[in-house]
Amino acid sequence: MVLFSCAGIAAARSSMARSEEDRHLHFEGQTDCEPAPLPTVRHSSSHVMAQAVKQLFPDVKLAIGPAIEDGFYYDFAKSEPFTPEDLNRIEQRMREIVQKDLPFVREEMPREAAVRFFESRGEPFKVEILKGIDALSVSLYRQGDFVDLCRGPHVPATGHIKAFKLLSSSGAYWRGSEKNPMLQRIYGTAWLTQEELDRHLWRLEEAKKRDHRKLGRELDLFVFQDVSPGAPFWLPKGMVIFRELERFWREVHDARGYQEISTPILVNRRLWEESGHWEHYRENMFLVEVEEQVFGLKPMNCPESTYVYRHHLRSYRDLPLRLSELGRLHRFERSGTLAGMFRVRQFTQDDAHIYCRPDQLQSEITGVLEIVQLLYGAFGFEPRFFLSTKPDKGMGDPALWEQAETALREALVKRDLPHEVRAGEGAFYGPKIDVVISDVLGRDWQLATIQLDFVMLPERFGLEYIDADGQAKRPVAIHRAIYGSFERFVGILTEHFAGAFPTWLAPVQARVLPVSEKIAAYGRSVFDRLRDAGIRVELDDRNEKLGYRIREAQLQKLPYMLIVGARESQEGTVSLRRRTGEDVGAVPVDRLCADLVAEVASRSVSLTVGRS
RNA sequence: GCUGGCGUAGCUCAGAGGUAGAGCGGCUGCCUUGUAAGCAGCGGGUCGGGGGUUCGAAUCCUCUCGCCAGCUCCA
Repeated sequence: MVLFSCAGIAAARSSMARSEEDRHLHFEGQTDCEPAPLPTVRHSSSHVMAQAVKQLFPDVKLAIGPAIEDGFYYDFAKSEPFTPEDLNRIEQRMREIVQKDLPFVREEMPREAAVRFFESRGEPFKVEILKGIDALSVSLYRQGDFVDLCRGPHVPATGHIKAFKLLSSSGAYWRGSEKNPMLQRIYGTAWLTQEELDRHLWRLEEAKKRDHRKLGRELDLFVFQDVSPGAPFWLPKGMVIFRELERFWREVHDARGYQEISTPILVNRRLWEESGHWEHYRENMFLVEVEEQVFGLKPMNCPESTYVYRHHLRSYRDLPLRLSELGRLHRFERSGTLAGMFRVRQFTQDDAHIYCRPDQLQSEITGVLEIVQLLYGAFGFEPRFFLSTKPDKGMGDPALWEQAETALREALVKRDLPHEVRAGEGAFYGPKIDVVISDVLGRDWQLATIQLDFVMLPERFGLEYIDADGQAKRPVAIHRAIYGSFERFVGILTEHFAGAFPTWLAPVQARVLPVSEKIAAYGRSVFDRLRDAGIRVELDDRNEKLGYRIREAQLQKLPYMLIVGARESQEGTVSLRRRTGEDVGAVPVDRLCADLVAEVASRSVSLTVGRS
């Protein structure tokens, strides 16, 4: 159940991956995989893999093997995990099976017969699946000596599998429940052509290179320490990025009537009881006992923002009230779920709660969408929008739901934003818009959410305003976050840009490199000029060869290197080198300064200095 | 939390019962530097932590903490 979904930070999950697994696990739909070429090849690859495994390890039991996003897996019951050498052997055997071009043959048999068949073959998981379904007749697919319970479809023969590779193995629970025995899962990837496979493998390789945990350490942005798992230590350079994001965010919000607040991190249990977190969310909260009172570290900002709302008696004239808060939150996440900046226990949410009248909803949503486009545009992200509507369990006045969903839809239309509807996927307290972006490697990230709330804050905390008719009325609350969390967002940006941040975000924007000590004075004067202009500039006048210092600046991915020697010192120029390796040549210091300032002010994603 | 893997110098890693190693980084000196690594020398470690086995433990056993992959979870 989705509760208190105050701008959740969960990664977007592929709906396809979900359904392909569910088809197998729960016999949903008519087939075991999407009957399109790519899922079919992947599904067939998983059968070939199972065949290879059965040949090499006759004692393993078969569980399930669906196609998933980018590939396939198969789960086996086996006492020992598969080793990397095992995977090599299995992959080799798969290639032999492909070589033989064995046809996939479909057979039908009564369910009861199938139960006996799989019992006789010693496949308890297949039997369990068969006993759980109510079909009279089921289908099997056979290729060579291998046969599996399966609804297909499959490629005509194993020779149609052209481009695949096994990737990894690990434990996975039978039917996805930690109460069930653990199986051994092997993941593979399969594509229609070798080119697509190569490209996918390149992407995996590239993602590894861009890992923000590695880059964060190498570029001195942030580190994790044993003493506080799931909570980053922001280093000076990482903090520059954090502060620039904050600055940008505040600029945008200040200009749009938001009022920033800051509420306590440590709050008495009474508040959490009032908000319902104590009942529904306690196991994810860090609790502290002092003087016989229990306090909780806030996992969300929303309850406390209502205290700010209630500080005054509100008039309809006060609305909308837009209260923003960069709140530091703590959520207890199970140890095995932490993952760098992507899944943390402490993070800073760029939160805001808008309290408004129902008739103001559309314009408020429109305003939030504008902010989303503005903030994401700066990074070159193209947001996609998902509108989630009333679920069966939705609470509150149906007319209000209707009005709110219309407001959300019209706000999207008004800003000319195409969107996908996720019917019935809204929270019980209101409909929402989720925003997803794709990074440069094509990975999807859910960042912003805009959630309407008729129930949680307004009802539980008894929020009111006095309307024009003198009557007390209930406002609607809008929960929204744009970056989601600074931690996760910086992690995403780090991988998206591979550490080569746009100049406005770069911890060091330029470095002056005097060719030798003879040029030290001029180097310092250039450095001073830029620093006075507000540029984050460094002077590297160490007693090292130019090539050595360039290499270091290059590895640190500094946008600009400013090389100065006798020539430049005479002409009042610098020799400009970009981190891309381009040698731009001599640029007068005046122009350099003006261009740099302009590039930073415009928050350009590309390096523009010296292009004019 | 579960399954498996891994914790050795700031970083990347070698060492697998017998006196803790390398490369890079750091420091010092020489060189006086022109677009991705000049040369030499010197420091640097309770081998994640606790307990055990052993004459002797980085190495074997055990507990624990953390990290990685996947599962589960993600309000």
